[in-house]
Amino acid sequence: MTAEKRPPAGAAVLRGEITTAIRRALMQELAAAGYGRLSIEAVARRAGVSKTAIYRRWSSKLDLVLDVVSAVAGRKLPLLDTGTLDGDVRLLLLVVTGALGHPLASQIIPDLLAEAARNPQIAGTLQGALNDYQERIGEIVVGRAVERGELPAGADPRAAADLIVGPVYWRLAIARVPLEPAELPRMAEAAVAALRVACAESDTAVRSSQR
Amino acid sequence: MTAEKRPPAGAAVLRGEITTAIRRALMQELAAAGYGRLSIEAVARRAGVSKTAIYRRWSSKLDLVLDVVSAVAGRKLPLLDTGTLDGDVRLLLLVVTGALGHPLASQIIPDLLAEAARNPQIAGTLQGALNDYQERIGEIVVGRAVERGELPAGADPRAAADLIVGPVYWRLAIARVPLEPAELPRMAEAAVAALRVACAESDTAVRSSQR
DNA sequence: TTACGTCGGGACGCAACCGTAGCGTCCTTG
DNA sequence: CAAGGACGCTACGGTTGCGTCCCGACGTAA
Repeated sequence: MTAEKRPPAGAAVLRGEITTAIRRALMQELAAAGYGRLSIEAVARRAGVSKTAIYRRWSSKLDLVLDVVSAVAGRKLPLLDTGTLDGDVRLLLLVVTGALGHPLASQIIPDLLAEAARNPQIAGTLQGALNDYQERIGEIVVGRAVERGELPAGADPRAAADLIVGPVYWRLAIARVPLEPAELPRMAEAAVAALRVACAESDTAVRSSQR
Repeated sequence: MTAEKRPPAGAAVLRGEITTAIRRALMQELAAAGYGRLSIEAVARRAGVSKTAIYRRWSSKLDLVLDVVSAVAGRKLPLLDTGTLDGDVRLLLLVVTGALGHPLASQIIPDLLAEAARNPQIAGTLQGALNDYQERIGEIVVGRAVERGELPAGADPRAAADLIVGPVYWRLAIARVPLEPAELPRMAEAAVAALRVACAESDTAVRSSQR
């Protein structure tokens, strides 16, 4: 596994290519072994890099994972305004489907979410991003729809993420049945219908204004 | 953790209480550490039992987990007939909520599902149970509704599990926001609305008869 | 040009765990 | 009442991973 031709040695500066290789190897290793079994040595092996090179950049396994994961999870999703609730939902589903479509992502995300339930550090990073994500969906998608009159005022934004993302996540990350693009419009319409009912009901039902 | 009063020694027969203690300890350990980090020694410690006692019953870690998990996962859910689609869905949500409400379950299930994606043995056991589960939901809940005329004939049973279970699973196992019983009827109605739309659309949409 | 600091390689001590084995104890079974 | 076997305990050799350290080689920045 060690290079046969003399590997180019380093200089007095961290080499970006090596950092990149480590990041990439971490993702692959995370998918293949999971966080529980993740080992720095395996990451180094896969990246074709010495263990020392990793410890020069990050102080521990958790440090490495948190850094890389937060970089990925921190990316805000755009949530363009398509002009209609149905269009917004459809676009959102497309983005989520695309993200969960990557084999690495559909492996890593459930794994880390499970780990987050027992590791406060990961929970802080991941659930934080998840909350942002859900709030954005709620406020923006539902908010716009209310402005347009497509949903009744006082609609509960909390339910939006559950009803929109839940089915797709279950399908792709849990049941692991592929989702064909042709099915997206149907799922979007189903989600919109669910949203309408959930929001209409929110007058009579218990108002849970706790975020 | 070992008993203080002289622990009763064994006889020429496996003692059921010890088997039970191991099973219980396994679940707790699975929740606390995850499958990846699971160690037989930790299970033995937690059960207050010698490692030997475990190896006398199961040949390896995987063997132990598969046995215990399949015993739990193999239980069919009853799916009583309440007479209406809405009632059926509400009951189903109640069962699912109850199951995911247990802290152990909400920890273990996502963990094992993530592990199943990389371990064929676990996948076989768990995804098998999951498929049964989804087929039962689809065939029974949707089937009855079609007979009653609550859903159009030719409704796609495949989508049922996604639309009904997806949101609850997301809410409880991913976002980990508690679900109050008062919210159940709303979620049920939302799911029913989604089902209606999804099924009504199934004429024009691509028919995916591949389960 | 020269010092700095990263590079890979290799080795370190420490810890945890695997699965097996031998022991004396003691209960259940026949 | 005798024998068989499960029990806890202790220990084993082997594997894997951690995080650290030293080394000679080498390229970049002052």
